[in-house]
Amino acid sequence: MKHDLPDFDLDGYVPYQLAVAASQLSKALAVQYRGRFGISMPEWRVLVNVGYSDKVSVRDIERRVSLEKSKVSRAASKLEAAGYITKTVDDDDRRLLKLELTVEGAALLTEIVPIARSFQAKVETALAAEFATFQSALTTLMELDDA
Amino acid sequence: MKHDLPDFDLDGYVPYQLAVAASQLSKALAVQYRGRFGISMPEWRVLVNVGYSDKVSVRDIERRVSLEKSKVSRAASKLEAAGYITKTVDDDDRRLLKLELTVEGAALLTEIVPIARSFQAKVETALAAEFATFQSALTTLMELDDA
DNA sequence: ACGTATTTGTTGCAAATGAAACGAATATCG
DNA sequence: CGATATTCGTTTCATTTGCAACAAATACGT
Repeated sequence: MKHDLPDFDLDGYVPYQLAVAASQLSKALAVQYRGRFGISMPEWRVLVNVGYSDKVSVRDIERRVSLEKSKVSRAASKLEAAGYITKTVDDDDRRLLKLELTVEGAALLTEIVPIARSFQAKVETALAAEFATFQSALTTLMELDDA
Repeated sequence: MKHDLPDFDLDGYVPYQLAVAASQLSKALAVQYRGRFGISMPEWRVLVNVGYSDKVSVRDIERRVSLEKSKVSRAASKLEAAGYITKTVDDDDRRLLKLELTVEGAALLTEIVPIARSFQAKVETALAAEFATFQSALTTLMELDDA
């Protein structure tokens, strides 16, 4: 039976395009991070945040990287177990955890960051003139919170 | 202890930006789809594919929507159980499944598609002149397969 | 100050996920 | 034709995920 449906262009549908693009990039990088350094994507995100922010709590990361707090918590625990970061109770507010890089964590970041940077450079080269507009559009989309 | 790390701009890092934007849009839409129609994102994707392609097998959808075949299989089973699609063995190649809309499935799509279209319209309006470049950039990124 | 409300991080649990194993069907090659 | 390889879809299993419940700490209101 043939059905009579409203027109719809799935290939041009932005939520779908975004999902595919994001999952492809993320998967490709996850393979590298896991294979060469044994860390997962959430761990990588947390590690970067700890490395490049001054005082970081689980909540700070949750907000900044839009990662569920349980995910942040578990990633942080694994990173701590692996010796890459330390967790200390914040003396000013003892609900907060201070996450800090260990020497090993800093060494790991120093190894990984160049990979991320070179990937970013590849993206910029591929997009060339479109790059700035692309980023601006992404920013616009993220502020489009209501569906 | 202060560590000496290479420069890195997390906020401008494309894989991260994409992941956040995609998950935000997808989450907002998932709430609607689930709340109003009781279907999940993978189910919605499969449903659209079945509705807007001629002859669809699990494999076709897997390739077209870049959804794991186990995900497609499970989504299809749920859609079948809910009465939205039928699964029939393809007579030409009996390994293949023919997925087809039922009348109820067509009715559901007819309800949902306008929502998707209006969201797409909202995106186009928000991006305005940037829209074409944005889509072109996304396409470029998806072809950037190696990391 | 005291009782209540809120915030923070962890954890328990059910559901979702991805990878691999599998049976059935077809394709390929000798 | 026969044997092996490949493809397709499902299912199994271990892991990951997200949500809600929770304890501990702090903020708030009266």
